[in-house]
Amino acid sequence: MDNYLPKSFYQRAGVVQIARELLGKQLFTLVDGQRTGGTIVEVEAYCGASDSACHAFPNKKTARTEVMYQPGGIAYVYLIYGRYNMFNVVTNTAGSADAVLIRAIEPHTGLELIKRRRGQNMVDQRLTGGPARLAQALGIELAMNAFSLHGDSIWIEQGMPVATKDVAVSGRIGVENAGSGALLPWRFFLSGNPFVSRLK
DNA sequence: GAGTAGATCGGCT
DNA sequence: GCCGATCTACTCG
Repeated sequence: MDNYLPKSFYQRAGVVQIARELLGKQLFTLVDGQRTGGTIVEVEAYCGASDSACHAFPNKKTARTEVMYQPGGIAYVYLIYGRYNMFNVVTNTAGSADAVLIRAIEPHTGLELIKRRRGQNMVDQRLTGGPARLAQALGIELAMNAFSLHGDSIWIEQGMPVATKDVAVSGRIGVENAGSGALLPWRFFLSGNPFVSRLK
């Protein structure tokens, strides 16, 4: 894949800016020889150093969060509520626990398989809108934790440019009890895109 | 359509 | 033991 986003894209400071730039990029997985993918339309930034909503705050290192401290350009996958997988992109250099949660894609590759994985025939918001649905749609498993985004299982390619006027900003979802960080405007999504989990 | 309870288990206190 | 970066199903209207 020559269209991989380069390591230099991920290994920068400024996870909030990177999150915004991930909108419009193409996320793919290859599982059992089957390729599925779509355009990233909704993301959230998390920063271990300064963000009380982040698993790794305040730069807390545990077996789970250790992945976030590795150099950017790898996957951070974890289980939530005992049943759902979340997919994040690790950013920044070694020692900084920054990551971007991918919350929704607009699917365009391997639609039949995506629909089968989700047990749904309609191609709408409920197919790939929301982090747990997206992970299920692309076959993202806990075993993919710490996988390189420059390998052949899961990767991100360059996409179409996104106009500033099409990017909407809000507080993040599901972190209302996370202290002061709960109000940070670190969620970005494509305004009006039908696959975004919540158009607010 | 809106609102809410329940599922279900690894990580951390 | 408690609780979570969620989703689904089921209720009520």
